[in-house]
Amino acid sequence: MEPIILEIFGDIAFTKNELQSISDALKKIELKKGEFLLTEGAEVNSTHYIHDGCLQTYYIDYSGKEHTLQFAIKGWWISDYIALYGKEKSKSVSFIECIKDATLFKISKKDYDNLCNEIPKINRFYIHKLESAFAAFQKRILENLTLSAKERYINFINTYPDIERNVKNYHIASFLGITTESLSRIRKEIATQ
Amino acid sequence: MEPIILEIFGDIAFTKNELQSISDALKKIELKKGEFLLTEGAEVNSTHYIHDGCLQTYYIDYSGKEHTLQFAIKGWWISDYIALYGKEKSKSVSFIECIKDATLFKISKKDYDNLCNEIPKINRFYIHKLESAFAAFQKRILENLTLSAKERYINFINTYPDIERNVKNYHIASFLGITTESLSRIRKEIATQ
DNA sequence: TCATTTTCTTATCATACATCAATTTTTCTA
DNA sequence: TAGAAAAATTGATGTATGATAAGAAAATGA
Repeated sequence: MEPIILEIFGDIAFTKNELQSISDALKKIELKKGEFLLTEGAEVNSTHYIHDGCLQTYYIDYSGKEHTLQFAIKGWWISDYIALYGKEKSKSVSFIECIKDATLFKISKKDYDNLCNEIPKINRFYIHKLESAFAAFQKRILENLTLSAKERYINFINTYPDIERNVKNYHIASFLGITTESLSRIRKEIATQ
Repeated sequence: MEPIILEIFGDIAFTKNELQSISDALKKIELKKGEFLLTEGAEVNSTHYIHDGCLQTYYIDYSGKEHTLQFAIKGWWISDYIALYGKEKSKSVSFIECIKDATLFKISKKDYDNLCNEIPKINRFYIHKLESAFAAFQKRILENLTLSAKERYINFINTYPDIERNVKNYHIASFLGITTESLSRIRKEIATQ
């Protein structure tokens, strides 16, 4: 278990006891492509570290369209954060689907909170992760406000080349907030210039 | 100073020593409408609690258009979080302008970190704030992906009636990602139905 | 309170992106 | 590796919102 813990928490030096507590809190999950980590309406009380594979958090609107909030690959964390951290607690508004066979490590919010209280190194790690994620999502809002679909696409493939390799174009379209047809036209435009 | 500290930290019970540490970290700032708390390119190393008034974080794009990331009124915190928490640290990408005479309390990130390390109650408070803010901004991304301009406007005035009272319609338009003319049409449509 | 500035509205026209409907290309699987 | 399914592309057309320009209404401040 130790190498995984070091991978998850960025090579923090832990004591034997700390390693044990962390190990107790983590649960390994294996998912096949097409399986769900979470479905709409389910209770949300945990977050998940991706060791391998690719997952997608998406919302389905009244007309059946998918809207992607997040992709996650090796090194990322995934959950329904609107439910996990929001006011109307605990019921998921989204689906989290495995889109490439994956191995993850699940930790409940409660266990994570306890680890933060017991182990200051974990507390700092968690705050740092939260802060970075917050900045990244603020940036995304700003980009959605300021950039055209074409600019957002170019931005996406430059910023997340590893994700591009793992997802379909229609996934990217739903992340960018455009249709798959529009993305196709944008791609053609980029290719022929 | 004590009543302000209780206001800022949601009535947490602090010891005399704790109150002193917190008090030392907070700096009162008064701003008149039109003054800036932050301008693009400035160093960012603090966040600010709004005791009174209203402020706006916005980005100006290449064509001179304003794009609003955040409003803040009494009880909210404001900063350039992309700079404060992001990877390309410390230089502001945004402006923070006072749009209604305001009183705020500034705390540096460093002092806040120290308070978190010294006072577990503050640490928990900070994490909780971060988590809630993260959820709120995720929700905003989802709404931008799924809702029409009209729906986003209705949503905004229902969710933030206190902010609506403090800002101009062109501010709201720049928050929603539409032009002031479009917002005007939407308002007319809503009024005549 | 009046004059000036700021904000909001209205109209016309332009455009980015959506929708619908095929068709082609790629990927999967038996 | 053939056949089926999934994904991507293309074309024609529609629509929400943008751009520009002008005027009306509201807010400000001397």
